[in-house]
Amino acid sequence: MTPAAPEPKKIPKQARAIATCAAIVEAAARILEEQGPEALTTNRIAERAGVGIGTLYQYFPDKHAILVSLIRRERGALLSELRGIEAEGDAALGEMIAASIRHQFDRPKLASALEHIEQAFPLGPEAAAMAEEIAALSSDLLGRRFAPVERTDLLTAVLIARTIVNAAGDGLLPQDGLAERVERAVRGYLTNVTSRA
Amino acid sequence: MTPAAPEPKKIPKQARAIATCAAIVEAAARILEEQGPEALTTNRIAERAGVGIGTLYQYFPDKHAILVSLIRRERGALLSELRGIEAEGDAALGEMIAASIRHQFDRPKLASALEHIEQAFPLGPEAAAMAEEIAALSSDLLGRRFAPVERTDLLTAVLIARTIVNAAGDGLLPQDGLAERVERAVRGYLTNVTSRA
DNA sequence: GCAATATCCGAGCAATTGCTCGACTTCGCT
DNA sequence: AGCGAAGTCGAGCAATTGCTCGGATATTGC
Repeated sequence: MTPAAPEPKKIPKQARAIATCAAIVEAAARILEEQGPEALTTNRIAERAGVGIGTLYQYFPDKHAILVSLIRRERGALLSELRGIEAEGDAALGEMIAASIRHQFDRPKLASALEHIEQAFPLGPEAAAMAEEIAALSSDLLGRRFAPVERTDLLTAVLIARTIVNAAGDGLLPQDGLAERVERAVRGYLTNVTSRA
Repeated sequence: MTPAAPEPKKIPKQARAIATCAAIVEAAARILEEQGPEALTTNRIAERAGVGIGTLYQYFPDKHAILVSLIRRERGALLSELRGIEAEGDAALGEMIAASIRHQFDRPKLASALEHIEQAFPLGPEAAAMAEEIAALSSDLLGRRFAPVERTDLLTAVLIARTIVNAAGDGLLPQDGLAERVERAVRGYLTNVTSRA
């Protein structure tokens, strides 16, 4: 019975426990940033968090869940920022791009690692759902600006934007003029979309 | 001494051994395609290749080297095709895109897995060098078509193209009209590059 | 102060990993 | 047929992995 706790095996009730939980997630993030996904072992996470391995398993059913929790933390931040922009009224392409860039460069290595780790082993429905929601929100915002464009093209544009930002975060592209570069790519793609065929 | 054999620990001399070597690399490819990078263990590779684990280590100094060998095989194919196009004379944007697409869709899962695996643990200088050469060749070809464009913008365009092709290979984007979509994105980005400021 | 509850701990287990090594088989040759 | 070199093999080792469990420690409500 108890089919499978969705995530934190046990919800912390004291402030200390909440901090412990956060420390574990943050430790995972740091290891990912500094040593890559290969080094992300449960023992190492616990050690880095300054916590016993047993404590870790008190709150997370398995290693997997820590990653999901981290992804939720990161994506959640971007998501709520995007929602704020959406609520602001009319579509602000520039603001959207700026938010994505800000999020990416806040912790570039982490953002990139998280992006890539998901395709290695699909991280469960929730992480995917958040990614989809970000994409949906972005393409909605985009759709208002560029009138009658197919959904697929909007998603492509979002993909292009994300890729350029990621590449800059990885250091493959210079980061000066990044926003302009992204905007140019998106505009270039979406503007030519109706003029063909 | 013997600082470190660059790759195959020992070069095979009989036809049988060459086949064994190839079988090992191909087994690694298949596992990557069907079960992802997590499942890629040396024992599993040997089993899948129908070969004893000892045999595997006769030709590859470590697990790492198998991956490098596989990457060389895959990237080498694309690279020589691109070089052929370059030699053909004037720049053929369409052909270049077509070649990349063909290569990607030949074994979509594999191409995508290989792309992502490299950022997990940097796979040595050779693999990186081949990636760079592909990028360089592509952007050269592109540079001829689109006259006075900065190198960074050419690289960005190549990145955009590769991303769209990869996304389609992963099933995130439909593959009908892929070539047009890629061409539109590249053209859209590079055309607007000079018209601004 | 004290019990009940919440939190933390880390030795250690079962499983898996990358890899070694010495014994066996097949090949190419005369 | 016979011999050395090339090739193959898989039991098993040292290390590491994800994770459990029973007991120690801290915090709370009284």
